[in-house]
Amino acid sequence: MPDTASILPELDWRGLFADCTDRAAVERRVAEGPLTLYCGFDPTSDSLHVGNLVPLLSLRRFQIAGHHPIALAGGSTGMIGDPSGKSDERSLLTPDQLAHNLECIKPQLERFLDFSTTVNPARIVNNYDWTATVPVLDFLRDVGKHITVNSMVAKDSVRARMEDRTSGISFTEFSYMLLQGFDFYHLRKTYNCELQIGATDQWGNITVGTELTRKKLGATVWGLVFPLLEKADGTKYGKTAEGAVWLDAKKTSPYRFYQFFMNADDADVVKLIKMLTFVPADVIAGLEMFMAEQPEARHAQRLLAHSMTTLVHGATATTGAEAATAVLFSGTVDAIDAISEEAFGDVVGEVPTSELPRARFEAQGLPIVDVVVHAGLAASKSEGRRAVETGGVYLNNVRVDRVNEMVTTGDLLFGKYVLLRKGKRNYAVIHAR
RNA sequence: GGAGAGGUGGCCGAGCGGUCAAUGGCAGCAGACUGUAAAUCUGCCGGGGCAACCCUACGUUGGUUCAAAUCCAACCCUCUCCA
Repeated sequence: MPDTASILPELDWRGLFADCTDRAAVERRVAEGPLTLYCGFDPTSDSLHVGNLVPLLSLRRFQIAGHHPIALAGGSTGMIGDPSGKSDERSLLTPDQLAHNLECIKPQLERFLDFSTTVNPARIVNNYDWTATVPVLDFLRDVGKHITVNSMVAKDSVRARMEDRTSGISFTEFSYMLLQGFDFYHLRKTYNCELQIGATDQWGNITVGTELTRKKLGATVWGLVFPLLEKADGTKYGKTAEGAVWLDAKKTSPYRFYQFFMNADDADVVKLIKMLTFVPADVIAGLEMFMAEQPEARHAQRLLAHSMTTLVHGATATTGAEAATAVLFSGTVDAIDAISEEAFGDVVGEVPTSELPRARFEAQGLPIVDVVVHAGLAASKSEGRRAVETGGVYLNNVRVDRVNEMVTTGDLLFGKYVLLRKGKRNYAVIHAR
């Protein structure tokens, strides 16, 4: 039997506890046995991203501790748009987009929870199912009447937007918290759900739910929030220049996903392992000691990248990403020369790979700049030329020092591959066929 | 509906008839130093061209002018105050 009370200490040491509506009460409650909790995920995109993992994995942590998790897909809340943490009014998604996003996100939610256990199986629900048919008048009378605008206006998410004169907040987004509060009430009534979890930016939305549930059902429910995933410098974690790091392999390849974590700052990596993985405390403690002695070994980053990629993409994909990493970052030109065609074949497909007809490399060949652009390492020829001029482009791991260098059949590895690199870690392969 | 302010490159923000592809900051990219780290320093940072140079861009559409992001007109949008 899992120890249902262990969840709070677990959240504590992992740095996942930020605040709770009544910590003492929740401690007593989990000591008594399993409770049902939920966390919502709005279908704002066709994939979840790294930032969603903290709440999603937290649901899983609760489940491991014996509790009953509910993952809520925000079919209706997604139609409105959560103003929390957003500085601008967002444009509404079309019903088609939402339906599509919902279909994409559901399997992702399912991947991290256990639906097959008979003891405390996870549930997945869609709030569209219980809000879509509620008449406006009923909603205004049964929900709106319980919550004062005074309290709504006081919420950080709203106040921030009211103070920002340039964007303001629409009534639509203003009412978002009522909808989410209604969810909590509904889940309490239907599934006896007693706890809602989320990131700190959800605090305002969660407390509307606890208040509404108390007023309508006379029942006490709680909210528990964890810190936002931030880097040591206070900026949001999980973003790259290209945007979010997605869980969908089609949007962020396993190799890129792996590399993203591999590049975590020393200052962040231990925190990330705690918050994002299931690696136990003693292993992390050992890792920290090792890190202090040999930071250059990047063991912590390696473990983080390995754990995350395995969690999200599975063992096979992780092996592929690791193999490609080992080959590409082995350092020397010799390593590339020494590699077998089979091993290099593993790299192809892991890093961004594009194709060109072999004939293009024959005779005088192709200008290096064109090849760089084709490989996607530069957005335009100007950019590609600049990259070469600054010495940032490597052909088969050898720096290219002439802008007008031509790539010919003689440069093809194994007679069919061109390995390109921009900077230290941006690789691409071109397959000549 | 009335009065005022404003819409500039990924973002913030200067410019207010030619010297503006547009100061500066942030973000980004590359180089040096490193550990595929951080910090720091240097360079780059609309597109095409080897280059001279050409094209596209300062909300939209027209106009004035040898010449406009800069002036004029209409329109669209945002914000503030008033009704």
